Amino acid sequence: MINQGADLDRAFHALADPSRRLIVERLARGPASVSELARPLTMSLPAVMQHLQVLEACSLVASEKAGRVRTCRIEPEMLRRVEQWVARQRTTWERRLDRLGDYLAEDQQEGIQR
Amino acid sequence: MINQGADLDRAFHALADPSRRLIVERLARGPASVSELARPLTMSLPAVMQHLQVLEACSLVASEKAGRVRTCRIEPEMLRRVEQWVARQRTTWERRLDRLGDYLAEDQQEGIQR
DNA sequence: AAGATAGTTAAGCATCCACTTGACTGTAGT
DNA sequence: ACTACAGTCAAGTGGATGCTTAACTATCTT
Repeated sequence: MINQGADLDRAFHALADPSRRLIVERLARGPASVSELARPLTMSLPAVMQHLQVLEACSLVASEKAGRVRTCRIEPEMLRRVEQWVARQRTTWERRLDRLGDYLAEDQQEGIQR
Repeated sequence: MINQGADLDRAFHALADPSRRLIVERLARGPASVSELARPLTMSLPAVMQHLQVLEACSLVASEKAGRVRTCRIEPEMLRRVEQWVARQRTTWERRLDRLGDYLAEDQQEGIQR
């Protein structure tokens, strides 16, 4: 529990790369092989492999090899954790704004009543 | 519209750093000065400044200077965009799983009917 | 068995990142 | 005026990142 942030470090970092996000977007539509993932990317196969390793290292993606083809798929749990962290900050902020709004409205009421 | 991904690149990269996430978590609870943000971080003030510049460059944070103190606050729009991208991938994946479940259930039905 | 396909490993390289220290600027309190 | 405070600018450094090419392995196809 102490270092649970390190997972988020890696996940956010993994998603900071447009090629890796493209891979995730593709995998969200269903499993795919390495070369299928590589096709839309303008880089060498080893480079794609390295991106996949980054995505696997932070559990955003999983893969198994059957014969000579490795099939990759989304691992939704980490996606959920990333989403939750972001949502938490946003809602914390928005709830605070609401309270502030209430306070100001109250204040205005008092002003009127005087 | 063409390069809207570059914003996400920067936002995800910004959030990949634990110190920067700590800053965002703090700001979600309300505006704060630079030194207030620096207090829990074990690094020099210029380092904190650089983190803030990263957060401002991708519009996750905004700030104004009044007198000698710069007050920083969350800029929720980019947080929303990050959240939406992640949510989109997750839901795309989950809807696909649902369809797959339906298909399998249907298949089982046919099997029974035969 | 020979060749094509799919992926993997290793090494090297340019660039970027997070941080530091030191010098400096503008504002506030006394 | 003068000292402290809050923040800023600039330059440098060590280590990580994203890519490349070349060589290699394992599996399918004919």
